[in-house]
Amino acid sequence: MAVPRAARTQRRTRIQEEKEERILEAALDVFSVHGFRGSTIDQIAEAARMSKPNLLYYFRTKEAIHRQLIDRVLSTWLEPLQAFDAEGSPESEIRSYIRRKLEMARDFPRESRLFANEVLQGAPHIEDELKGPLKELVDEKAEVIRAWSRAGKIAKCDPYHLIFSIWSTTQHYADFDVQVRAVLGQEQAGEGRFEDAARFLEQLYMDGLRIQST
Amino acid sequence: MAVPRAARTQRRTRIQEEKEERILEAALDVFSVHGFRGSTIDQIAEAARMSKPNLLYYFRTKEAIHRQLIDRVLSTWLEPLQAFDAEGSPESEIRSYIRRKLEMARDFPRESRLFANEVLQGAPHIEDELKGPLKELVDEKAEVIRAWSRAGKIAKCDPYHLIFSIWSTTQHYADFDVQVRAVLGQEQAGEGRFEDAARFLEQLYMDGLRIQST
DNA sequence: GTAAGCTTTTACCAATCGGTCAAATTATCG
DNA sequence: CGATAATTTGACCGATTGGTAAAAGCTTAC
Repeated sequence: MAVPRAARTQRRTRIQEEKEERILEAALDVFSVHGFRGSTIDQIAEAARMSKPNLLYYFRTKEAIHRQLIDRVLSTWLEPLQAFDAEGSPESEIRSYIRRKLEMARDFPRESRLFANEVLQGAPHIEDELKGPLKELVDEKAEVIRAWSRAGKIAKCDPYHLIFSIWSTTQHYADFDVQVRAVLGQEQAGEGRFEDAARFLEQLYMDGLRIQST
Repeated sequence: MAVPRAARTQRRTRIQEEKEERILEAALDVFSVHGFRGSTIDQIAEAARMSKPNLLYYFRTKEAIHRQLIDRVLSTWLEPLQAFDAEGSPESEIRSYIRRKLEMARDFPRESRLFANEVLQGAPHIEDELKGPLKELVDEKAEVIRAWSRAGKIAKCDPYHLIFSIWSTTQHYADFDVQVRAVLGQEQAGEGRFEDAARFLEQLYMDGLRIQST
């Protein structure tokens, strides 16, 4: 008899690695569009081009797939904020944070929607991550911003709401892509919209925070 | 034999009015949390405190409930943008638009999440509304903003991305409420967060658009 | 009151859901 | 090669899904 999951903790075959990758890739496709409850194992199995029992050989439950997906994507998702550096200048740090977040919205929209779906539906599976690692990271970076504020490098403002506003404006282009495209219309909805967004947002935050451009 | 839906088009009894209201109210609760696919008729029926067949007597299908809910909520949802007045001053119009949108995020979070869920999942049920009425309204208001820009009343900026950014920042407080609360922590997550947000956003947009406060 | 129509319920349906099982198949290693 | 372990499959399970049929219960207008 096969002992797949016990074996996997010790060493993973090429096949295991390959199939798990395919499953997670397919699951990202499905979960990011329909959310956890709206997605079915059959959908994921079909997207991964394998039978349902075969998929369940690698992941015991639907939740197991979802959890691993979340875990894997979360760290990538926080990277831009991690990179936010107290030593840098407010201008370059905020500019590049906006750019990075917009690039992620452009290049990894599924990851963005995966989280958006999860949070929107009450974050039943990632509450701990939000209250733990995420809060700590934001607290830390908020302190950096507050220091800039006090030093007169940027306008006085609530650092938390500043971070929220950058999150929401940038992720908007991934999460609400359909709406953005619909409103912009065929002509303006090309890839150039990310450049336009970057230009607008950088200007908004530079002037809004009264940061002198160098 | 009963002919409920035909009769309803002619005149609605007190009971019909009452029950349909209860169903839509319950459906808003359920759909706004789980999205269309993630919600079940049973859930809605239970929330509406009636049996499933009884619910299906008033709405033939799950989609019928969802559609009516969307239709009803959409106009309310667009009201703040409708109120955006070309004759007013940029300062008062943008200020009050932000306030109104934040008030809606605070007072009608379910409505916001209903749309967020729908759009996030590809807007399969409201594509027409987005490409039609919504786009037209935004086009119209974008022209107002562009005129202000040209007249030197506000900084030059892309009016579409300005509108997107106001949408995303304000709705963020409804759609990602769990995240906002988690990050702010127990102490700061009270109702005061909406006042803090309003203060931050008004400052950001006034300075970001170089609008002189009067 | 009573008859007509409106509302509600009980019982049910086929399809789909997440997941299991044992057997068949394939890969790996000596 | 042969044996052992890893992988894949088809058949199946009970629960839940969206939805129906028909009869019972209730309102309302005459």
